[in-house]
Amino acid sequence: MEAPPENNGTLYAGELEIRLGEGLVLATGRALTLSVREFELLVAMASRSGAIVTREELFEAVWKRELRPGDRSVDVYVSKLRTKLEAAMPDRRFIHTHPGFGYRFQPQPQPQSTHEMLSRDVHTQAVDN
Amino acid sequence: MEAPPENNGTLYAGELEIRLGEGLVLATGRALTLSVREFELLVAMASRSGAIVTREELFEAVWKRELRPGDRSVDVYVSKLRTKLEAAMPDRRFIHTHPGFGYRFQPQPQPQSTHEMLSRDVHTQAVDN
DNA sequence: ACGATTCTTTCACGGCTTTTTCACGAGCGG
DNA sequence: CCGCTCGTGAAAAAGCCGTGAAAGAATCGT
Repeated sequence: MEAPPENNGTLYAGELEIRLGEGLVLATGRALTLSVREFELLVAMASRSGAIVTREELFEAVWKRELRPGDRSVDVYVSKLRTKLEAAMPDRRFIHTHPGFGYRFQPQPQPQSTHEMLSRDVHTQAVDN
Repeated sequence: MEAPPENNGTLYAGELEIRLGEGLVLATGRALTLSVREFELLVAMASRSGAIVTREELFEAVWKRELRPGDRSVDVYVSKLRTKLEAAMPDRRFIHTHPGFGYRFQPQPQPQSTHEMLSRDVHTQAVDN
């Protein structure tokens, strides 16, 4: 209805290049090895960049069925994805957790600044962009 | 013809952008991380912007049950909300206290110079706008 | 077809956050 | 001074998440 890019096309997010057609992800030029689930989860998140997306929505986008209560699949794969993204780009943060709501994908503009106050960042708790 | 029920939409209040559907709040473009209660309290107040709202009404809007006498939950969360809003937008004031009545949400027109108008303003006692 | 390897699913244990509740103290008015 | 309203730190209770690991499925190379 509005977005054709699903079989070929490329998403860019920060230093990430996501080639939809071939399941290829380049981080700073280097190819990442993602599994099918990891790749599709990344696509689901990256294509909604900036928005908080619920686990239900992510699960349905990737697994194509309804999320059953208690199912932690999304969390597990978010964890796997983070591990690989961080391994490839150590100081970047892409996936932010919004406790009680879901996850938000957003490549941060700059690695760090000494902002403070409500900012703890255990693993990438969302605070600012 | 165009409007889904009520889960979607965006509230604007001063420099605040409140995306109802996704629990996301942007302050001057940057995403805030609010807890579920904080977010819903903000929505309850912002959607009644300009009006004085009683604790009873706020409590029922957010907690969905009746406020028991002596329950300070609303006060506690107003405090938390203020802290985060101020951290994000230092010279803005959104939540005004009307002793004996309740709270009023209203983004002030202009920040103006630094503090030290002439009225005691412990934290935002309602005086004028 | 078969064994090896990788991917998916599921479970469970902390650890961290959020929510709730309590309490003390400041400001105001009588 | 007394009583009431509020702001807010902090402790307790409840809930949410990150993640290692085990067990099943699917895939790959030969």
